[in-house]
Amino acid sequence: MFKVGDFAKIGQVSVKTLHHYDEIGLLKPIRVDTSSGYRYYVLEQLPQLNRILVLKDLGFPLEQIATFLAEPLAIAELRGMLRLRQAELKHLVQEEQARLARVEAHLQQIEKEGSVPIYDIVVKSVAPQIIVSGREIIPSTEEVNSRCEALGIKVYQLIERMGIKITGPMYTIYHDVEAYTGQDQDIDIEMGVSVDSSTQDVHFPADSGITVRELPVVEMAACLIHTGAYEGLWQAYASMLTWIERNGYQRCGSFRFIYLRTPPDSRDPVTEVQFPVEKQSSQPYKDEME
Amino acid sequence: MFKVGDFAKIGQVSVKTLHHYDEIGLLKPIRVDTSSGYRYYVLEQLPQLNRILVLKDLGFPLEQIATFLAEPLAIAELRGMLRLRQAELKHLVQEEQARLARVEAHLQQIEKEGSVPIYDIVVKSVAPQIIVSGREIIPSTEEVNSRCEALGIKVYQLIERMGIKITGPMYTIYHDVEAYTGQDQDIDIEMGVSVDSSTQDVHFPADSGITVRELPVVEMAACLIHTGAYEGLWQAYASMLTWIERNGYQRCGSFRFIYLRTPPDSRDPVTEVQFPVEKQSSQPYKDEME
DNA sequence: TTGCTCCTCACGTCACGTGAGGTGGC
DNA sequence: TTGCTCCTCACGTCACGTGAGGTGGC
Repeated sequence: MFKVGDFAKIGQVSVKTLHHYDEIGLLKPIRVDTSSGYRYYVLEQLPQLNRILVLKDLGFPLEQIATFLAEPLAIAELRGMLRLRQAELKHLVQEEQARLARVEAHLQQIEKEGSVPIYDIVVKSVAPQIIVSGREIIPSTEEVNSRCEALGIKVYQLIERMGIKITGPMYTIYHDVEAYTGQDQDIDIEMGVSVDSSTQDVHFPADSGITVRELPVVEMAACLIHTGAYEGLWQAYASMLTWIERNGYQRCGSFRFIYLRTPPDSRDPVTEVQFPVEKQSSQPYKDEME
Repeated sequence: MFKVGDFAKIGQVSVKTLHHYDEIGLLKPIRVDTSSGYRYYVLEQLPQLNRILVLKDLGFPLEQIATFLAEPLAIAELRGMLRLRQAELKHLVQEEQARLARVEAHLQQIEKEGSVPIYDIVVKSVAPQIIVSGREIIPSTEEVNSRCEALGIKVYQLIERMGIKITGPMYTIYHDVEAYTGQDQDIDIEMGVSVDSSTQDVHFPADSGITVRELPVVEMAACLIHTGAYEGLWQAYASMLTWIERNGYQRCGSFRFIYLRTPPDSRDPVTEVQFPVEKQSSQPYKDEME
């Protein structure tokens, strides 16, 4: 019989670990002295301890290990658990590799450009929305600003006249999915605003060019917040493209500018830029799940 | 100004997260209503929140992020932190890949052999020891058992006669590092026992063939516990070799059999098998630290 | 008045580590 | 008697999630 200290030494674990396993009933000492509370272990428990350590090392939680030890555990079951664990670990490894890639993308930014990134770009999902919008093809870039503004006002006025409830800010959707350089012609844009879901059944005059539709969910969108004049948005746009490439994503679908704060508010305008993205199809190593 | 719920929505975090960031002083609302306790945020805090989310996503703890936001943070410092993070992540990815490999080794065992592993093999370090031992070359395998026993008794008797304190069990060290098959001839073995460190200065009679020496630490040893007759040790030996190969290790140095329980104890003998190992030199991908 | 949002505790998570304060065996 | 080992609380870890129980604004 061994006291905790000795058993801990041959088992290469801490005394506190044995205390803990006793407490949760995972490995109880064979005898506990009633007066002193001393725990006593026997050699036969060493293989049990090793089994625990092996399973723990494979990444199973102690609670699950306890069930493993309790029942005899059919071989098929064990295989199933291991397969599950294998899938989880593959996923985890991929996640950490992606994280590592993001860290390296930051380093690249700092070391190549010698500058700290201006924007903090996060990937998030964008909920589906009911929007009221008007869509137009604008012949040249010079007109974009004025035409967008006019279209926006038109949408607002119609909404107001019809007593519809606005639930979010206005935004521009750029439907030119191919790299939009700001130098293109015939720019396909849509100005819209999120509204209450009850608006779905409302019909707008056909000649107004304004319609209601549902904007589907975007699973992943790379997003940044731009503060300041709208001209700066094109730098944000450029940062976004670089970021998407460096972080192993690719664009999918039309991007949006969301006007979180606009004139007449006298403070700096605030705009969110959202680019739908997906993971680059050419993965690194170890993607297949067998 | 936004209430928590609204700010949480545009920032794509939970209300509880904002509460938490407030509590730890990471991102405090611009205003807290004194009577209701309501938190109010402004759009200017959205970029701050995004910065937090980006840094969190790179794997920095919130406490460290707080220091990043507090000081302006020199670019060189940020670079240093990122490099550190990069190294940590590389290490973590490797660890998880190794864990995955272990899970897959288990699966292989189950699927190829159709059996659940008999032994639970753990990798641990073995502390340095002062040992009293005798070494011999045994000409043929048949004699190993008897010669080892005789040598062991000789060591014990000498120790007893000199009044030296024993601090551990006896063990056999097999110095034939090359794969020992149990069929070899001229087997180089050593029988020893750990003793009190004060024994270091003791001199044994030269003609006894018994000496004191220090056994250096073993950083990593694959270990298993064998219970039962000594003949079974060769199966344990075989399991060990398979395991070492499947788990991406290789042997280095002489292995040991440690006699944790021996006759005359009437219960089953218990023996620990320890194989010093090192990581296989041919690594997978991504090992260099740049 | 009814919902909806907001608030503040307080406990849980996971596998122990780290004292604090006290006792038993050589 | 002095060390060494053992014991039992009890709190901390990390970033929140999850109720419980209650209040404020439309």
